Amino acid sequence: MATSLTEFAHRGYRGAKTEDIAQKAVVSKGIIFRYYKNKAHLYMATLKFATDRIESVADYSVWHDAQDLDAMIVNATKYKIQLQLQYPEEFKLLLDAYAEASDAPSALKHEIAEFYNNQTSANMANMIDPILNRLPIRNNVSRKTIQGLMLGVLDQVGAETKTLMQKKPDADLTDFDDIIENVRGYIDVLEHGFLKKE
Amino acid sequence: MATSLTEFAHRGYRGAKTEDIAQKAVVSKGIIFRYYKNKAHLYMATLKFATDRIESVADYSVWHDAQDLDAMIVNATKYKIQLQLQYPEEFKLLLDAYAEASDAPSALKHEIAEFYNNQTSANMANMIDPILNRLPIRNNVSRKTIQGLMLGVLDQVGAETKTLMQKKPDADLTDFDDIIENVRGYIDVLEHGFLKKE
Amino acid sequence: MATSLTEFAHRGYRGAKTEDIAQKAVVSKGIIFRYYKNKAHLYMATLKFATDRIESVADYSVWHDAQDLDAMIVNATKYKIQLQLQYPEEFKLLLDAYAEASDAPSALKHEIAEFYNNQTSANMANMIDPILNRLPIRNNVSRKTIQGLMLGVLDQVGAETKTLMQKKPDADLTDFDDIIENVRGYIDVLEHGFLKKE
Amino acid sequence: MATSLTEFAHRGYRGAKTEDIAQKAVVSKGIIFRYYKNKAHLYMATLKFATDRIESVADYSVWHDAQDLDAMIVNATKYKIQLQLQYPEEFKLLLDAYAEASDAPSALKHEIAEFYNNQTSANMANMIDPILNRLPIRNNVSRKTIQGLMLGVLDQVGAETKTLMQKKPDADLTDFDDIIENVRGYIDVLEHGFLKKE
DNA sequence: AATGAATGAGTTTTCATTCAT
DNA sequence: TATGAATGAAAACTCATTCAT
Repeated sequence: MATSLTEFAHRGYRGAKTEDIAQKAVVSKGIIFRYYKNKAHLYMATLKFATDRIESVADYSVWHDAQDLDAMIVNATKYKIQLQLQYPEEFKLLLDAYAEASDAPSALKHEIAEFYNNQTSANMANMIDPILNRLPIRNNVSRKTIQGLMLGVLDQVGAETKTLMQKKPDADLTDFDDIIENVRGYIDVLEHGFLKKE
Repeated sequence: MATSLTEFAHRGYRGAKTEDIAQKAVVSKGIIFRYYKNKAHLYMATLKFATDRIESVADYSVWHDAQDLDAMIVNATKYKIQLQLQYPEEFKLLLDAYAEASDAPSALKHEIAEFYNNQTSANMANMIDPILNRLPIRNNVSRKTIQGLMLGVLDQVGAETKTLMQKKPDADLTDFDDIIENVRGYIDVLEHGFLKKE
Repeated sequence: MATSLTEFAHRGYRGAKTEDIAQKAVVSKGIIFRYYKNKAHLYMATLKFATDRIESVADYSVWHDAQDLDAMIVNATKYKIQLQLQYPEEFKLLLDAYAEASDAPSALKHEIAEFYNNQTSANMANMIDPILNRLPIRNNVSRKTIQGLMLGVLDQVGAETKTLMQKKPDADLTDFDDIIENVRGYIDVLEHGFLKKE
Repeated sequence: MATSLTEFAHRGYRGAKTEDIAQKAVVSKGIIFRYYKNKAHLYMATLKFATDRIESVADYSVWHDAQDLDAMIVNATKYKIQLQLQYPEEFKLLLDAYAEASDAPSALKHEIAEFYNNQTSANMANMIDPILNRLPIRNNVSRKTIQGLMLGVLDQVGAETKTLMQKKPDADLTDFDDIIENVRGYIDVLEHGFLKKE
């Protein structure tokens, strides 16, 4: 599974060769087909393996426990970066899966969709609503707007992370301090933007 | 080229078959190899075709001519959506190319990078700086922060667009009115966030 | 290898089809490419197979053990004919290889050259010198001249052999008695020509 | 024709591409097929072109005019070397043709056979018989033996010539003086071998 | 008559999948 | 259960030959 993940993530479904996967995993090709029936099944199993892995370590308490927006976003950003650093292949596989697995069975599609949803509006709502409830929101500013902006911030952090990782492939968490600082700036502006002035 | 673009965009490099491309383009396989030497060259030529096409119609005046942030972002958003609607295959191809063309010659990589750059920080700075110069920015808010937030807004719009297009593949501009409305909300919050209160 | 040898020998590099080789060898095309990477490698392997085969059976004692020129040349001729009858495809392949393998790697060229050298001046010198040392050579006759004439005799025998084999493809050793008789005549004349008269 | 000759001689029937022949001859592919119907016909025409060229310049008087064996063979050798230097491609094409044109029409085969015959026993007999008639031949030495030995000498000269040309591709006639000297040695030995001692 | 773009049958090559051991 | 040699359908690629211009 680990080898399969690496190969599919780096080369895509068609680019990954069963021969290579077997060789790098130090097993025979035959055994792969005994356990996974065919390449498509192997791919799906790998997809599931990746989502399970991320799901098993994902710790949403970083969201729930935060007392204010700044803390929440900073923690969440740190956490997401850490996750992406720790599981870059899982992320890449799942990000590509949507496009590649257009003819995958619906069970798989569900799993993939799940992964995506964790980064979308609905999920964001759950996370930040409790905090927003405690804050005085300026008139004319909808929850949806704030959620969109927060997602935008996360997208932007994702982009900045990607850029940094391309420049410095073996980065560790401290290399991301600048990005965390940027996030603080974003949140500060957002709060000024949607909170009532007293 | 048009057929090649469609096939590569929909099926990826390996999924696209030269036979199919030839057949759909109503030409013979042979002539493809006469002009493009091999599949890899055909892919690169298609990439160039896509970037050229987008570059040839891209009209950056929507950015320069705007008098305020709201107008600029709204126009730019409309324009980008329109472009993406008009050239969905070009966008898809180029978005995937980054991952697929890991062993492409550097000349091609340059082209792809170019396409990506048009959606990054450096470009954003050029666009919005003239407008920011005319506005009273709150202390403690850096240009970089504002640029990052703007990019976040664009990313978010991109995501919302993608989602909408998946739900409604044959959408037209009017279907995107809600998204435009969202953008207005985002900008309003941002401006409240980084402008000095009088 | 055996089938490959036959096909390449009869049809040349380009005329031999991998499909045919596979079919006649009662194996699949695929397995050929697994073992030999591509057609060029298969050809080289076949070349090596042919040289090895001939080298492995070549018994140069027929040269060394002879006590006089007549015995040596007659034995050698018989032996060479026998070899060529036994390995006609190997001979044909290697004879053609020199022309075909103009872009072969130098390792291969070495092998081919080796095969050719066994039929040249340097080799001939080694073989007949011990015998010539025991004979009274007429003044004005150089070793080189005698070697050249011996090679000429061998060339001529080769030509006569080829002609006979074309007329009678399934000839056996006894069919070559006339040629052996010719050789005796040649040697007789040569000896009269270069030995001192007592 | 000249280009065709060069290409076929260097690459063989299958290795020569009509595209290349056309390009190097600075004509269109189309015109080749108009004049020669197909590749096989082009090949045959080229073969005929080569034999005609050699036949048109071949001057057999060098054989007939000689008064003694030494003069004859030396002249003939010089002449043959000159011919081979002047028409290396024609020689190569015709030498290969025998193997390649196994399915050529019989008319062609006749032409090729003709070329070969000029270098065989029957032809040799015509050439040297008049001279031998004037010489006292030792008992027990047959005409056939002498012819065979003379052919052997010519073969050997051919081999020496080939070797020299490979070492020194742009050799001229004077570079072959050593070979001519060798020939003198060969003939001297042969004459001593088959003439009656007085 | 001359051109060279276009064709497609024919070859080489790849790779998921099977199966004897 | 595990192996990896063997298979052959499917893809890439070549090139003699045709044909519109």
